[in-house]
Amino acid sequence: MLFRELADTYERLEATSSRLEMTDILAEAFRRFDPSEIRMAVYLTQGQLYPDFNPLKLGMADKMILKAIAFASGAGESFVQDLMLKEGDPGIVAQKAFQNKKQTTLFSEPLTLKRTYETLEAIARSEGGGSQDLKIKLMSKLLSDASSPEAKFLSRVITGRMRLGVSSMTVLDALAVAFATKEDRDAVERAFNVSSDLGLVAEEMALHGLEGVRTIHVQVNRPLRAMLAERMSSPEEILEKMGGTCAFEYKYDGVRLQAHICKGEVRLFSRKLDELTSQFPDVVAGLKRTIRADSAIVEGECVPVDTNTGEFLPFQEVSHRRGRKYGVEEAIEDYPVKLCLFDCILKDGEDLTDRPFLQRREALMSIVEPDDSVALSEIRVLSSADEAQAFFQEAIKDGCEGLMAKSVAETSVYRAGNRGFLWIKYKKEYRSEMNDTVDLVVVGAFAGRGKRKGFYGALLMATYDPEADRFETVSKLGSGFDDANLAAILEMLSPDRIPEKHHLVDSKMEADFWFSPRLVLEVRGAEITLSPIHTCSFGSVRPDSGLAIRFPRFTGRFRDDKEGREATTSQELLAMYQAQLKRVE
DNA sequence: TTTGGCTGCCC
DNA sequence: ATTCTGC
DNA sequence: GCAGAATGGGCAGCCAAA
Repeated sequence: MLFRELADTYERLEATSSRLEMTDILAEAFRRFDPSEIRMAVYLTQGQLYPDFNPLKLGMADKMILKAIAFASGAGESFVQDLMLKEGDPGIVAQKAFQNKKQTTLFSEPLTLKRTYETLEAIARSEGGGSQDLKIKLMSKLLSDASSPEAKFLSRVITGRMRLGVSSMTVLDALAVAFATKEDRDAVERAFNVSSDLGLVAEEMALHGLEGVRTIHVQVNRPLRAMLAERMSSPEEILEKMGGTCAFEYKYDGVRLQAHICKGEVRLFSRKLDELTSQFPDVVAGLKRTIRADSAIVEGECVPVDTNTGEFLPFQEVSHRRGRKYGVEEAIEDYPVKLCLFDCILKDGEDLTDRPFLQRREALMSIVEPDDSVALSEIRVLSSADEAQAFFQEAIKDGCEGLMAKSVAETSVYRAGNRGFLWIKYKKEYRSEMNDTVDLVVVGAFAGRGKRKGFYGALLMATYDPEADRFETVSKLGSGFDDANLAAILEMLSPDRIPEKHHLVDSKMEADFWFSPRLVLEVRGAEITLSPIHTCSFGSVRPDSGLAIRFPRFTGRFRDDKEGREATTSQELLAMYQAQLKRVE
């Protein structure tokens, strides 16, 4: 099969915004494709090469694809970079760069899907000295042999942003339509949630239809897609949604872990299904001590703790553990963690995903003998908003983000991979009265990409230090803008544009555009963190660290009443940091 | 040998 | 992570 | 309300450049 066929399908998908139409386009394509090639096609459609749990990664993204485009098209690197700023999409950049190319590649062999995919695999496999050069060469060869639409989508696969309006849920719709019926969609989705491998599901559907997919079951050492939650900002609202009663549970601020236990062996997986076993040997040992089952899949939050006081520490602490390959033993000492278990997905070989939540909780309690390092999450079944609010306050006092609310209805199954209102998170920062906003000055901006093309994708925000008369960066800001905001901000900032960084601005970050510090926006965040890159109150808490805002977003409020020097001061931000319960010392 | 850009993945 | 938008 | 696509801070590792 030619890659061209897939690219043409992508063109048609891109041209519509109707999901029904996308489903039809995809279903028609899936029926047409040879079953032996559908797997590759499905991964590429997700902007991936493999399912999430495969540790092999492309190791090539935004910057490298631009180099490959420059190399293959003969355009200069700076030309390609400028084009990227303007177009906001590496696919369009590839197309435009090749328009100007002198010699055409009319005589090249058409790209087959197989060759395309195998070249991408070669890019993923290449490592060590000279590997970046090799990746660029391999990609550039593909681009040289590609037609314009092929080049576009090849470039987008590299960045993992296909921008088709199609993702896994639409692929599942299409698989059901193509190889079974719409009514069978749930079975298809379940196979995906349980196997975490859309390519496998597609291949099974193409080869054996629903029968194939029915052979896919929950299995130890095969991570399943994590169940996710919606958000709400009051216990009243939550209780109403949950039908009057639900379980409230501490929401710990750590790393989510899915632990697979079989005959004394333990493997750990992250929310995105990366294997974390080697990074948390202490947790592995803890589970071996505390779990009493031949086989089990349990889930919990891995939270940084102070081993002397038992108190929870900031998220940043456990970040030092994640992804670590070297110095793991030292890191266990320096950044100890506690695993707070909250669910049981499989027990002694039995799949519990279809059981109501409280049954799973009982199963969990029946196999865990908690100790200092492996605990059960704090949980209460409540029907009163007042009691829920009191429990919420306890959670905050104990250093948690807030509460999770979990349905206890008969229908409260473990819905892998699905958002939905079986689980709802209720965080401190959702309550405006418990979460201060800050007024920050725009000092710079970054070119928008994708649907933000032609606008600023994000702004560079600063506090004011009146002692030094300096503006110090504290955060980028790219969330909370609606379409009207984006257009308005573009206009509002145009008189402030300056060619270089303003002389009163302290920034280690290089923005695409710079402004005189004048426009003030109201910003909400979850908390203040220590930052290696932002300059706000730099050195005040720790040498070589400034302050930054975690989860920053625009509240929608323009502070037209303020000028630049009336922004929140760096000293005020420092005071807010020091007033926080959890601080890195 | 050190530094810094880039990537991927936690939240 | 949060947020917005078209369906 | 779902699904998708914009966007954040910050960490470790890899590789190339200094």
